[in-house]
Amino acid sequence: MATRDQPLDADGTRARRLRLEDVAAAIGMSPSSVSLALSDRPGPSEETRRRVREAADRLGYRPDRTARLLARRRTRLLGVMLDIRSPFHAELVEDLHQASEGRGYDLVLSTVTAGRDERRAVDALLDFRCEAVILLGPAVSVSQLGALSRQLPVVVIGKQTGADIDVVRAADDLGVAQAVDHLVGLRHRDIAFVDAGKGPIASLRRRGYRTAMRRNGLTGSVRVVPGGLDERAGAQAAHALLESPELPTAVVAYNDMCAVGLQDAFSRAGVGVPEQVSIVGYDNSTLARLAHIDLTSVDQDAEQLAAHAVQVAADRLENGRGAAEEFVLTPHLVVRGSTGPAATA
Amino acid sequence: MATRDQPLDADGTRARRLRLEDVAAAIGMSPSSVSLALSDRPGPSEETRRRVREAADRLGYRPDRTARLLARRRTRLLGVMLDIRSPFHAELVEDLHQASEGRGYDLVLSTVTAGRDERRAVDALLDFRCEAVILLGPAVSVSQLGALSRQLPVVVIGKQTGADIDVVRAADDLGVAQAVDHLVGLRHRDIAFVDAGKGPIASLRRRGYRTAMRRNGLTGSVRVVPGGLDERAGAQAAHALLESPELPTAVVAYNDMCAVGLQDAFSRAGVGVPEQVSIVGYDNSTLARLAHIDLTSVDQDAEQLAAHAVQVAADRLENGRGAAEEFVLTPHLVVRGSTGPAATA
DNA sequence: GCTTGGATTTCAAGCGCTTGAATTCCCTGT
DNA sequence: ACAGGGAATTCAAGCGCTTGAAATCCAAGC
Repeated sequence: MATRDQPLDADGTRARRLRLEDVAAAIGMSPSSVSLALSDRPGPSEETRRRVREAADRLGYRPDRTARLLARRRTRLLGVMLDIRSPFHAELVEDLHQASEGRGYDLVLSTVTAGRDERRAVDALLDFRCEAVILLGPAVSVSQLGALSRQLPVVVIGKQTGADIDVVRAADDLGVAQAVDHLVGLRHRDIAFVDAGKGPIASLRRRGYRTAMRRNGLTGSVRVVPGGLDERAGAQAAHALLESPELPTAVVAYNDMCAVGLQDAFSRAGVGVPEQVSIVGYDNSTLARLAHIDLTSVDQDAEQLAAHAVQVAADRLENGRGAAEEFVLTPHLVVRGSTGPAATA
Repeated sequence: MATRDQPLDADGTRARRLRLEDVAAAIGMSPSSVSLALSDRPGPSEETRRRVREAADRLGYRPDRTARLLARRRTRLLGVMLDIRSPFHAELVEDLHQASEGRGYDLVLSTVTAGRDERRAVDALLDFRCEAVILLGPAVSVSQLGALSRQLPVVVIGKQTGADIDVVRAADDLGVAQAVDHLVGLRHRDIAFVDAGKGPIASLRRRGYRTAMRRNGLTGSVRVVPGGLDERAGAQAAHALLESPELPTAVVAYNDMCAVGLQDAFSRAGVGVPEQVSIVGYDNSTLARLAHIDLTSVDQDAEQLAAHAVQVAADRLENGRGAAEEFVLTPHLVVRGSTGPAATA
C-alpha cells in the first residue's frame, strides 16, 4: 500500500496502534485469554484476569472497535436521527445518552440538515451498523418507514406515524388540557387556543383544548384562532384577537415560539401579560425559560421519552418482535410568570 | 454463538446481510473484481464495471463499512466534539457536513452533556477510529490537548488554546471593532461595552472595543461595564448603566444573550431601543434573529470556519505535520433593528 | 501409579472487505 | 504458428478481534 494512503501520525511518523496481541505478549499469554479476560467472560482464572487488566491499563490498550464489531455479530450501537438545530432534540439526545449507557448500548448521532435529508441521515446510521434506530420527529413517509423497519427495529419519538412502528410520545391533548385546567384554576373562563394547521400534533393539541374546555363547562367560550409554528404566526394571531370584539383573558399557544410572538405583540399593543392576558406555551423550550420571557409552558419530559425509547429498542433487539406499541407519556405544566389570575371585570 | 446474542431482524428472523460475495456470484465474477469495480480503481473493464454497478443496485448491496475499514487502513472519518445545546455548534455542524463531503470524509458526532465530559466525548470519537478530530469550543486543558494531538491531528474551532494545535477562529477584536464603527457611523460617541470576565475570548473582544474607540478618537468615552454570558448579567449591566450619571447612547454586549438582557431591562425602564440606546450583540444567534428581538449582531461566519477546519484536518492527514497554524477569519456585522442613529441632544 | 474430569489455556477458523502478486486471456508482431 | 506483453481477472493473505473446539494442566479417586 502506498505510504500516502495511510494517515500520518501527528508527528509525521506512522501510527502503530496497540493490538490485543501486544497485551498478550506483555504477560506471556495468548490473545484468546486476553480477549476473554477483557470482555469478562468465563474461562480465565482470577489471577489471569488481574494480570490482563493490569497490563492493558499500563500499556493504555484500547480495543479496536472496528475489528471487534466485525468479529462479534453485534455492534450494540443505536442510531439516532435528529435535527441538530432543535433544542428539544438536544435535550432528548442528552437523555438518550444516559438511558443507553445504562443498558450497555452506544449511540451514534446523525443529523438532518439543509443539504442532508432524512434518507441520507439514516443511511449514515446504517453504515455504522446500528442495530436499531431512534428517529426524533421524522417527516419521512409511512412507506419509507415501513421499508426501514423491515431492516431493523425502528422507534419514533414524538409523533404518531401511521406505520406499524413503535412510537414513544407525550400526550399532547393532556398537555393542553393541563394548561387549560391551570388557567381555569386562576379563574379564567375566556380562554383561546392558537392553532397550527392540520398536522397530527396540531390536531391532537386542538382536540385536547376542546375537550378540556368542555369538561370545565366552557364550551361556549371555545375560540380557536389560526396561528402557526413561529413567532410571526403568534403575532398575527395576537392582532386577530386584538381586533375581535372581546379579548380573551388567556391564550394557549401551539408552541413556545408562537407564544412569544403573542406575548410580544400584546406588549407592544399595551396589553399587559399576565395582567390582562395570560399566555401558555408548549415545549418548555430554553426560550420559555429566559428570564424576560418567563413563559408558562408544557414540558414533554424528554427524560422519560428517551428512557422509554431506549427500552423499546433494546427489547426489540433482545426479545424479538411483537406487535408495534405506542407509549404515551403524560407531560406536565411548568408554571412561570406569563400566567396569572384572571382580571376580574 | 447463542441465538440471543445475535440481533433479531424486525420480523424476528435472522438478518442475512448481503455480502460482496453475493454480488460477485450474481454476475459470475470474483469478489475481487467487484471490490475493485465498486471502489473505482483501475483493473476491471468498462463492461465489468457496468455489470457490477447494475447488480449491486438491483440487489441493494451496501458495503459493510466495518469490514471495509478494517481492511483498508483508513477510515476517512472526522470526529467532531460539540455541545449539542449550542445553536452556534449546530450551525457549524451543518457546515462541517457540507465541507467534509466535498473532501470525501465522513463525520461522526459526539456531544458533551451533563453526564458526559469532554474526555468521554473524545474517547467515543477515537473508538470510531476517526483519523482526526475537530473540537468545537473545547474547555479541555492544554496538557490534555497536547496529549490528544500526539495521537492524531486535532483542530480547534473558536478559541485560542495555548497548545501547539491548529486553531480556526473568528477575529473577535475585529468583530467588536465593526460594531463600534457601525455605531460611530450612526453618530454615536458615547458607546459602552459590556464585558464577560477574563476568558481569552472576552479579553479579545474587550481589546477590540478599546482599540476601535481609540481609532475613532473616542478614548475619553471608553466605558467597560462588568457583565457576563447570560441574560441576567445583561440586565444587571443595564441597571448599572441606568444608575450611572449619564446613559450611553449605545452599548456593545459580549454576546446575544447578554444583549437581550440589556434590551429587556432598558425597555422595562422605559428607555427606548434603539431610540435612546442602540444595542449590538455578538454571535448572530437564532435569538438575535427573532422578529421581536431583532438584534444587530456580529456573525462569526460558521460556514467559513467549518470549511477551514475541514481543510486543515484533511491537510494534516494527507500531507503530514508542519507547525501548528492559526487561521483567523474576519466576522461581519449583521445590522438589524436594535441600532439606530444617535439621539442628538 | 494411572485414569478421570473440571478448570484453564490455546488453536484456528472466521467476520466481510482490500490489494499486492500471480494467473489467465487475448491480441500483436515476426 | 508461437513467444511476448498488456489488460483483466483471480488468488490468497491479511486487517484485529472473537469463540467453538481442541489441547493442556493438575488434583482427586480407585
